[in-house]
Amino acid sequence: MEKLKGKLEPSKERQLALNDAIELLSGKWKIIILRNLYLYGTMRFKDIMEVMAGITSKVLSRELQQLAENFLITRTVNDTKPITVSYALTDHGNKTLPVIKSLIEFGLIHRIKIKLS
Amino acid sequence: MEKLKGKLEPSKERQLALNDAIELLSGKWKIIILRNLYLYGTMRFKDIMEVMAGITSKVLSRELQQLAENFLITRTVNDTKPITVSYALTDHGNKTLPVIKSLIEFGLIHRIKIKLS
DNA sequence: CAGTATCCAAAGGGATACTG
DNA sequence: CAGTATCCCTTTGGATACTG
Repeated sequence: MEKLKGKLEPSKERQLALNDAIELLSGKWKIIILRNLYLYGTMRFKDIMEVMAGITSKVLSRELQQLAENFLITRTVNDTKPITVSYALTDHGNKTLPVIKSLIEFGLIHRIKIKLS
Repeated sequence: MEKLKGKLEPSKERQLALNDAIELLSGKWKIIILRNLYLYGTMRFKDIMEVMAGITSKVLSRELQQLAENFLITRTVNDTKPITVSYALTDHGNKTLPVIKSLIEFGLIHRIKIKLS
């Protein structure tokens, strides 16, 4: 076990931050939802369902609630008939963008790596 | 549902890349293991156990195997007595660094946000 | 020291049906 | 349309004990 690399000392706060970010964002769907809201802007429940192949309404509903509880997205009930509900990224939610981008970049590299092996 | 934002069209390949990255890295422990290997360099099994409060040897063993299967880390058996085993990031594993950094940055922001709310 | 074996609990995720 | 309710399966994670 070698010495620590200069400026990257593992402060307690950074460790907690990483744990929190992982707890909040990990799982199969949350990052994908955030990305779609980033790409398409405000979306209705059914729009998200359509663009996310494979998710069920139960799971989508739960994931959206968790994202809203953590201030990453807003939920707006529209006074239409029938009633519709819109979701959009908050300013805070937009701050997950670097995470999404770096995951895509790594995924692209990884897929090439896998193909070559 | 608004129009797509200019250069960020969701190509099939980028979508698959994101899915793969999520599948590979999500969960409570993998990112933390990678970060510790980045911070400390080569580490033995027991070093990782010590630095990762809460993980059991069974879970650590499984996570290390999965990371090695995906070429992110190497596993080296040392000819000592008793035998020891060392783990280290590969070049490929180092490419997860932007993901780790962006997660920490977001986590720091998120913790402030939570405190204020 | 570096794991495995066993057992168990909780969370994540999915299929299907139903409701205001 | 935007969810809930129910049921069920798999994965993840943890406790404890054991082994070469």
